Amino acid sequence: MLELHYLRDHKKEAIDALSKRKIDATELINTILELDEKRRSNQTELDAILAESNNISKSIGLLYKEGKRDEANLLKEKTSVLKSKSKDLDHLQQEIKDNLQQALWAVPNVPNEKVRAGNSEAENEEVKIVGEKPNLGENNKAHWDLADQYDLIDFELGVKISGAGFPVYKGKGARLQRAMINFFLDENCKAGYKEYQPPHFVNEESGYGTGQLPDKEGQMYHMQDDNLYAIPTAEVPVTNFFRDEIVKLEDLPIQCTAYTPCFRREAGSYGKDVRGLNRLHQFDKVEIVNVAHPDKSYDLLAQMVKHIEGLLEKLGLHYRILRLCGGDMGFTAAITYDFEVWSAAQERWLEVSSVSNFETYQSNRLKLRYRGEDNKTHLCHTLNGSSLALPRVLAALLENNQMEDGIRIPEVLIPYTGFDKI
RNA sequence: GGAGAGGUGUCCGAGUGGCUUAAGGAGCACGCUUGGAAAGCGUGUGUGCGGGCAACCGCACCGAGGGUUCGAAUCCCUCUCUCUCCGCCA
Repeated sequence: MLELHYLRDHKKEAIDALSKRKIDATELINTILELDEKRRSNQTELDAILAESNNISKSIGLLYKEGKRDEANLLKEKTSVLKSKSKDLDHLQQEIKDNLQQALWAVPNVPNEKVRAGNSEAENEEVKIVGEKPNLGENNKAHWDLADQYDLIDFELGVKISGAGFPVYKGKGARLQRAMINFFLDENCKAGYKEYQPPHFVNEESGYGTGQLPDKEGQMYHMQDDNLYAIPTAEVPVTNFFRDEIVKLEDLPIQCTAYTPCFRREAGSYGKDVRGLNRLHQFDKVEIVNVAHPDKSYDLLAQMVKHIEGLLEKLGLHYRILRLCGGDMGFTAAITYDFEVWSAAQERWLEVSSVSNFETYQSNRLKLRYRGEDNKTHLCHTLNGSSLALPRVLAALLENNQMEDGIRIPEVLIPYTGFDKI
């Protein structure tokens, strides 16, 4: 949620920047500013009436004490008028605030100056590419065939007990999953992140805090009886740790990492995109979340990018980094870098990480602030990234490392798997 | 699931309709005191919104939302969360 004072002072700038998302926010922002104008004048009026009413009430108390009943009753009549007036204004104010809230929720975050205008993923900018496409030779197989051949993943069994998109990992496949989770967590901890195990279900407020609600309602699994949502990413519970908190300046940046399964309904996906491990309803991911001082958040973003590059390099994967264009960026992000690995048998890039700076967009909703040198409260910046999402890393590892007589395990994972080949 | 007790500021904790402008204590900050420290003394110490160049002023907030009243932390209703006991249970 954008800050009102920002929209007041930088209206044109905001509209220009938002146009990079290929939306015209002019009307919406005008509505917001009008509502804000109304809200403020109404507030002033309401406060004045309440102040007068408070004073009269105090006088009535005193008059009763002195036994001046008649005078007190006279004043009572006066307040009844004020009361009905204040009630009307109060209702109006509530209505204005609700409308203002709705309108503010409808405006996505303002893209950073580096973000290029664009409609879709076709216009994303490739900012870096590392490594080379492995040469697999004639008889290479896609990961779903390899998974079958080496008895690593049972998609059919998942369908039987849950449905499509819920694979069952087994044997060395399960072990490799566990190895990657541990490896990623260990690397994140070494880089200064503190490890957490958050709940996998969150309440409604948490959904609003990070921006999944109200607009992405249908993308989450919802347990109606208890009104809880299955987390689509650890970002949701972990970032919400800090909801309604005022953190200490010296504690920044706060760096968290967590492994969780992620649950996504993925309504509307189809075709080759969903084959094998490419898109799942349940998958494992290790996430990093940063709460930062506004002046430091872009340095941190650079560090996060560097850190994730390190992971991919250690795994020996051919990868590239994209800076998303306005139209492909998530609603709440100011800037996003996607990491894609080359899946050699499918001959396509697979997204394995998405790193974003949300600036104050999330913290404004969360009411996540720090106390500055000036002793006042200011909104923090929040950032997060996957480090990493497992299924597509697994897909790429299986495909890229396949050999005549098995699949090679990257050196860094061997201490975790206990085997060097599948 | 059943029964009971609770939710007050950064924390502890008093407060059953108006001298509450939320007592008192702790913590924290600053000052005094001291050779230095502790103790002691003094002062300050929440959040949000509105107004103002500012000092400052006003309004709201005692789990949440309604209600009664001229006036609610206090009375009434609904919801919610926590704790204790019982039941069930990895």
